[in-house]
Amino acid sequence: MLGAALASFNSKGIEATGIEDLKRDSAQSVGTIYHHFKNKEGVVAALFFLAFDDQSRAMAEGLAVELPTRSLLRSLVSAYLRWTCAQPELARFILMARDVITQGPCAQELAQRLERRYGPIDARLSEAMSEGEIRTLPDEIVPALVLGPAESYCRGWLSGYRKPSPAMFESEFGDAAWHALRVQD
Amino acid sequence: MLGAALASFNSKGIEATGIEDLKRDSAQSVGTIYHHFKNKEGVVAALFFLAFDDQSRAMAEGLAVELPTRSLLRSLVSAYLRWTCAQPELARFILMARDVITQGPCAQELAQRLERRYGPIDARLSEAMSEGEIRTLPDEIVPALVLGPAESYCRGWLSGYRKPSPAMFESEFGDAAWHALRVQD
Amino acid sequence: MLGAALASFNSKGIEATGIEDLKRDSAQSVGTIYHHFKNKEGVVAALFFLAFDDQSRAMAEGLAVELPTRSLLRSLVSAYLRWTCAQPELARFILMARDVITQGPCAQELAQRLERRYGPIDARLSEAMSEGEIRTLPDEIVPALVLGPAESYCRGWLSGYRKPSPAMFESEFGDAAWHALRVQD
Amino acid sequence: MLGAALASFNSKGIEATGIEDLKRDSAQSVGTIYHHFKNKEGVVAALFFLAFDDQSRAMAEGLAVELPTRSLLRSLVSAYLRWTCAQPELARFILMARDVITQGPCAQELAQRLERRYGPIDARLSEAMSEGEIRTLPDEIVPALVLGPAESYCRGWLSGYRKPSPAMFESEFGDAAWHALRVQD
DNA sequence: GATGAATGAGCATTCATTCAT
DNA sequence: CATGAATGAATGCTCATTCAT
Repeated sequence: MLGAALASFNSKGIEATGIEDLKRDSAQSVGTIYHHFKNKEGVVAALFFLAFDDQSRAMAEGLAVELPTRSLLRSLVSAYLRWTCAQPELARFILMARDVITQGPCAQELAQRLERRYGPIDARLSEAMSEGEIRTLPDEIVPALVLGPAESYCRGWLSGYRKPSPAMFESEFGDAAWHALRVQD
Repeated sequence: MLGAALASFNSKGIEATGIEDLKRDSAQSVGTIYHHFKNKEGVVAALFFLAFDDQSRAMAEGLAVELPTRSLLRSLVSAYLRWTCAQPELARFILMARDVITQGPCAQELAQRLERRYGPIDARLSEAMSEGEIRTLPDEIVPALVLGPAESYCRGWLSGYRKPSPAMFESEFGDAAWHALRVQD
Repeated sequence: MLGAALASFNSKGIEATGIEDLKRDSAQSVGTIYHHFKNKEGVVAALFFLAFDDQSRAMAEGLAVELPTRSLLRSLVSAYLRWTCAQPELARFILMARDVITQGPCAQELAQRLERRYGPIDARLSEAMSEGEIRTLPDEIVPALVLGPAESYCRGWLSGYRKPSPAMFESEFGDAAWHALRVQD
Repeated sequence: MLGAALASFNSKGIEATGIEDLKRDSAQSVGTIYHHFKNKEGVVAALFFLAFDDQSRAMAEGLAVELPTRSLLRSLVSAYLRWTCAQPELARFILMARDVITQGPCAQELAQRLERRYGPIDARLSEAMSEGEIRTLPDEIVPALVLGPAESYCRGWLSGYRKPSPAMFESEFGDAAWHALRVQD
């Protein structure tokens, strides 16, 4: 069911996708959709958290806080890029739906899961910062420095504006994250 | 008129804003709106290009290709951050409307204006790259490396998720752009 | 338009009458109905106050506070019975819709019009009471004593349960009102 | 179960109360409700006749045809007023549901029970009429003359429009019934 | 007997757009 | 040029009822 919804949402947009579309594509009756998801918004939320959790799992995999900082950053960025390439539909949907979720009734749920995903990494980087391994920077901007470029490129790729696969630039975006944080000479 | 539309679009979303809202907020008759803009989409497009052009102007201001590369990058990033702080409503709208424009009939128009904005800068950086002043990197990812972090942070700020003003980190995001491109030791 | 709505509401019930019915019977488009009445509830309210005002007008006609009390009561009851016979559809609708109106957003509107209709009569009867012309009775129950029997019979007639026209009992119900209030020996 | 249904029907209206509400409030499964009552209408009917029969029992209690006419009338009216005060929820529901029942498949059932309730009283009053103890009046209007005022006041009280308890006016409404029928000088 | 997931016709309402004045 | 009443297809959603377990 959610697979069919994903296709519709991505191709026509969330607002432009009607219950009629979801019904047709999933071969379920309207009543059943409402029975399980309560709402069109409920379908969006279920799909969003499915995608989000899959992304979280992919980013957590093989990411050990014991790694040297540079490796940690490269792994993180690589995981983000690879998952985006592996699940472009889910990635596209996350980008589309984030605002809707943020302004809807599941905003807190998302906040919790973001914390669970990024909390340990943020802590690890804070530590590295206080040990002088990386530059002293405001906590608020670290995530943007680390994933901003990869995110920005993926956005372009997912929208069709950029052709080369994000996975081709694992090294470049990984290094960018490192150079943005490392103590420069 | 467009000012009123901007407020509505930003607070309720583009799809959720009806002609009725535009009519009420702008104190114009439905007929007049259609007379001037042809469409609801026409209102969106007019507002988008207004915002886009203002952003372009701000980013072009004081940006000379003769500047040394580092200064150029810092100026560019600063201009982006400052304009975002100066025109948060327009910035928010650009983020909201970009997809709509990209998929609508004005997609080419936008492509042209993007080229006009970034063409000279891209050329300048290409040159610096071939002269060995900055690293050799695929052209496609350079914009993401330069503006990605700033963009990412601004997105968070505009959505209310980040509190500190982007303008506070001009130096940090400017340096990040430079460190991402410079030849490292 | 309201005439067609009246027929539908009365024959199928207010809840059971759909916009579709109103549209068909009035040969207006859905949009036009909503343009003029805002709501299905708006149609009900418009029709209710039309009926209510017509009833008020009929009951006010020829009712002078200068009349002797007995004549006043007989006139009042007669007017009520005659109007019910003259406008059975409106009368039926008032009975159906009163609850809906009372619990809806026009409740105050109705309260005002009730006051305007019955205020002078209540005052006149209060005066008669203090002058000893009629019995001393709590103000709250006077309306029920005066119009209760007529109302009760009309209800039965309008629902089809009673056959003889209410107008046949003008004298009986008028006298009942008088005997309920007059000082008994 | 019916208690829970009563609360829902009274507070939200019969049409506006869904099976879902009944299920929630009675902690029964949808299937069970349908098993016991066949229908939503079945629930309404069961509740209506429960209420109606309770009202009948209360009105029959202590009402002997041997009583002098005036006492009979006063007893009848008092019983009606007292029961309304004792069971306001049931009283409210009877008022709401009567139309639905009258137009539904249990209409005959109701007609029978009305006959059983009022038949003996009507006969007794007919007799008194033919004996010249009370005025000669058409049979059709007698019930309205006897219970109309009490009914009218109770309607106002149950809807919240009148505050003082109907039981406070037993004497007044009882006398009104008597004065409406008695032979006047 | 009890359950509750499944059904899908039906509903009130919205909304971008048109066009006669 | 300006107006706003008119349009009607489309939408999200509800709900009484069924039926396989």
